[in-house]
Amino acid sequence: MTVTGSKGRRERLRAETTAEIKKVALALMASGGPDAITLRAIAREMGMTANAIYGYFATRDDLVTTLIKDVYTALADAVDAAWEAAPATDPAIRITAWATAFRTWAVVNAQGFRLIYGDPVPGYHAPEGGPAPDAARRVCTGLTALAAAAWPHTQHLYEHSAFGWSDFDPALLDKVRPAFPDLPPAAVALALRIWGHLHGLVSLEVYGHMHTQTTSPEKLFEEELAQLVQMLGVPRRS
Amino acid sequence: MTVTGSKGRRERLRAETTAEIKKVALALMASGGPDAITLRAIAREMGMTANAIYGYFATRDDLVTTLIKDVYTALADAVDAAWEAAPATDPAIRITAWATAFRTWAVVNAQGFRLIYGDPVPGYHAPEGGPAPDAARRVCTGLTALAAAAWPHTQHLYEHSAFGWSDFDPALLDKVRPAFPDLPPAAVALALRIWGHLHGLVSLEVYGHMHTQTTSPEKLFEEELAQLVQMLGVPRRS
DNA sequence: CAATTTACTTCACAGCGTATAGTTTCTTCA
DNA sequence: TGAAGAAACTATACGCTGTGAAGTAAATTG
Repeated sequence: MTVTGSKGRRERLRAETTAEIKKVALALMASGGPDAITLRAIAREMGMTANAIYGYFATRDDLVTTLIKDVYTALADAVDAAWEAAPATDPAIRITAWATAFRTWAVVNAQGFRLIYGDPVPGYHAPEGGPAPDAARRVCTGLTALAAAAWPHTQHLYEHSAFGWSDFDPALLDKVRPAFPDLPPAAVALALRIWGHLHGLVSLEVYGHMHTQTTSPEKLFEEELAQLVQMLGVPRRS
Repeated sequence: MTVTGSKGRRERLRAETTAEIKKVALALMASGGPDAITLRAIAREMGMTANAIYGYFATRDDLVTTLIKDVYTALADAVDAAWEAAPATDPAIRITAWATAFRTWAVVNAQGFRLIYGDPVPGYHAPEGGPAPDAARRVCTGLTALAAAAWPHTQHLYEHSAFGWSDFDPALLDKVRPAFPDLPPAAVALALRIWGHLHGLVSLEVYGHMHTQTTSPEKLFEEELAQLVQMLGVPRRS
């Protein structure tokens, strides 16, 4: 045991270098997009050679995968925090807060959004099960919380839903069902559909496709939220 | 005038080579994704050197831009055709047909969808106004037709809409307003929102994010359509 | 203090887009 | 018909990328 930590000096330096690599990579991404994440550029920035990075990440794709996981986790943290900060007694406000946090994060961290949801980087292929299934499922669980909050008011619309538990990934259900024991499959389907709605508007905006059509994507998103709350039938201003 | 065409042999060969470059590029894309579109690979496939392509396209980005335009036009053709083929008297069927054609095209031409809506290719930057604004606006116009068909049944939901004509791109309005003179701004906003809904679900599916959560994205999309028609309030089975 | 592990550099190779210069082939006009 | 000119294409080269193999210097360990 030392004052600087329990592990030896070597491991501490190693952890610091690893952190710096990621930090520099994210900075490059922020300024030049995911494409700008190159080993040589990172090394240049750090005053090293590109091959030195191989001591910390087995391959460039490994680094990118780690970055995706980190960035995705940051997104999940942001929306979770917004959800928790809103009053649990008012589903409409909570849902609006979650979705607004989602879009705000995406607009502020546009390159991070592209890293997570687009083709991250030339030639990158995600490892089995996606790069950040945990973070993705955290987001989905958050969405299910959203659907769960609205479910008492909206379930009457889905009495003829064709969904069963077998339609969903077991790993997702492992997280979702214990958290919301009374929720039927139709509610999870609703959560995924809401995800689609929000993701679509935001990704069109982030990738610049909305900008060609409308000058106020934010207003569009706000109307979307108003409609969402209305469609879900949750009471407003409770 | 010759039997093979009005332009000289030279121009005909030139057009054929141009077409072959695009064909090979699309084939490479279909098998290896947008990243596989490299001048050297195309040239290899054609038995030429990479530099020969510079006689037909000033730069690789020029080629990619042309491909985006072509592919986007194919998408616009597909959804337009589905719309026209459905009975004009039944908005519900027409809307469903349009959206189904959209998803089907995207799933079948997944790499084309990524080319259009993702970061197409390493380092690619779209020229001013986007690469295929025409095709994009054709799709938006199609969406507006969708909203227009539903408008009589759904306008009561948007009486307090905050949208004005200034919220939209003039080039879009030039196409949309003459075609649907009685439509208010709120209907165009609705069209863009529907675009977002469909685009989100489809792009999550195409990029493999849905697959981590549900085994039946198609069922999800079908429920989305059913809900869309219901939300719009258009009569079913008229 | 010697042996080993770790961190890093150097060199190399293949792939990419693309600029420049040179070559071959076709078209056109006197 | 033959010379001039344009068009199509190749060859070479440069800088960028990821990454493998080999070598070096410093820190850690016995």
